[in-house]
Amino acid sequence: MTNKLNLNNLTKSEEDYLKAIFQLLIEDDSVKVGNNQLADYLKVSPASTNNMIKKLKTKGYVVSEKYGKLDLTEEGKSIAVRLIRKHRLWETFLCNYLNFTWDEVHDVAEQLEHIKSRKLIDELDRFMDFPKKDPHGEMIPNANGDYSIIPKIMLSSLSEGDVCQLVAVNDGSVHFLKYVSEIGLALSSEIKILEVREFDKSIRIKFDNIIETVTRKFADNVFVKKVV
Amino acid sequence: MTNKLNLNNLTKSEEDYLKAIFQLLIEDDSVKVGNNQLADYLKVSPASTNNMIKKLKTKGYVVSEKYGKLDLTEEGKSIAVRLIRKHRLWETFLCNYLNFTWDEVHDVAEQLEHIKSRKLIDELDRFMDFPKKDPHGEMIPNANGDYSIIPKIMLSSLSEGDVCQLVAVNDGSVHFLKYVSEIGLALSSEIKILEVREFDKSIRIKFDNIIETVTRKFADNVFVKKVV
DNA sequence: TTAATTTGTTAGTCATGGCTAACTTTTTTA
DNA sequence: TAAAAAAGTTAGCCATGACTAACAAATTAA
Ligand SMILES: [Mn+2]
Ligand SMILES: [Mn+2]
Ligand SMILES: [Mn+2]
Ligand SMILES: [Mn+2]
Repeated sequence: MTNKLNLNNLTKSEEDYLKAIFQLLIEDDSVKVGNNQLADYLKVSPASTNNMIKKLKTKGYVVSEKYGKLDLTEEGKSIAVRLIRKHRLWETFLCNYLNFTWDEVHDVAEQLEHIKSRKLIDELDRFMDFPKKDPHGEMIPNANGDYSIIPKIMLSSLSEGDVCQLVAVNDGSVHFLKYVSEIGLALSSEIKILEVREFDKSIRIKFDNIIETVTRKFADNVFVKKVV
Repeated sequence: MTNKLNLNNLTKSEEDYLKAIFQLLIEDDSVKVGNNQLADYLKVSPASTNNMIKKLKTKGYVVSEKYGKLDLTEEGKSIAVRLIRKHRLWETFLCNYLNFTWDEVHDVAEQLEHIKSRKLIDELDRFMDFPKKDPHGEMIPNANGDYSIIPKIMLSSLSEGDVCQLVAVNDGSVHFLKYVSEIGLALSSEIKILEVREFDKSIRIKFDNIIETVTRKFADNVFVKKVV
């Protein structure tokens, strides 16, 4: 039982790397995560990621062979999930209590997730009465670190005639989130696929009697639950 | 009007240095702040402070002559006050909404004060309905950066027979704060000085029908308003 | 008013986490 | 299957913010 009560002596950078690897791993669990891919995601050079990966390997959070793909140890995953829990709880707090809109919360949560205090985050959770979803529809891991992977269906994967309900959106881009709100889409909106254009994969959708055409890129960032 | 809307591109370290200088300046406004004193306060070497002071001088936040004492520019003061505002608002939030005790809040606030978001702190202020004092009795600067310097009277400066009311305590030491609570003292407690012992400057005090002897060091960290 | 002490400065070192440029290995494509 | 492309690695550089050791200036005591 080497459950050495994780002193969490990690730097902000180390934390961001672990979270990034975790996000890339769950984003598409069939495809393994590569060094360049991670560099691209974090907007740093491959040399930087290579360097940090070495450190995280000696610390026991990452596993990989030379020239091989990256994976996280249980300890590494556990740290990543705790970061995601903090990130999403803070986003929820900002939206529900401090008048932030859903496109404003991500950058601030990116800072707040690094505050080190177990009590802080558990009390924040209690204060909000243990919310289950963040403002973008993503699940919030509980204090035990349970991360339930709900397979994400992209809007772009549906076909003509399908009806679905919006369950979550990618929270990384302010422009995207503003765009989603502006056209009138919101969590739980029921969306019908009217047409998928072969030429550029753009999709004609209908929701609340609004008809819109969205690009493939847009539809890749909208996650849904199929209804029909 | 070179009011260049302060981009606040400061590192955590730079912020901590500016806040420290400000604290030392207001702690005793007659005595100027020296390099070694700052090093001592921040628990770093004089070489480190010397180095950082150089940077803060070129950035226009600190003024000093070679081998001379330190002072802050208006811009430097303004940054320090905003940090103190953030620190105290977070301490208040932790105490009043997240079940923290007054000895638990300082270390977490020391991290939270560096979160960069104007909206976050102003909304937090509004959410708590613009509190005027933090859990240790210190005033909270408002959004305009007004810092009202209320001269602090140390309990140790009073004489036998004096009666006073506890208005604030030094928030830096967990041990001290726990001690204060444990003997039964709280903000607003009315304290009577029964005796000041010449030998070791220890003081015999009475409050709520409790009689206690406290050391000079203790009394230096308790701030009061004279009643009689 | 000299000498001792304190205070402040400088030089050089280290760890962290970025970078570019050059190289090696692996994978893909022709 | 050989050449080209992509992915991964290494070496060497930089900025930040710590440190120690040595030194200079200012202050205090003798
Ligand atoms: Mn987010
Ligand atoms: Mn982050
Ligand atoms: Mn404090
Ligand atoms: Mn701080």
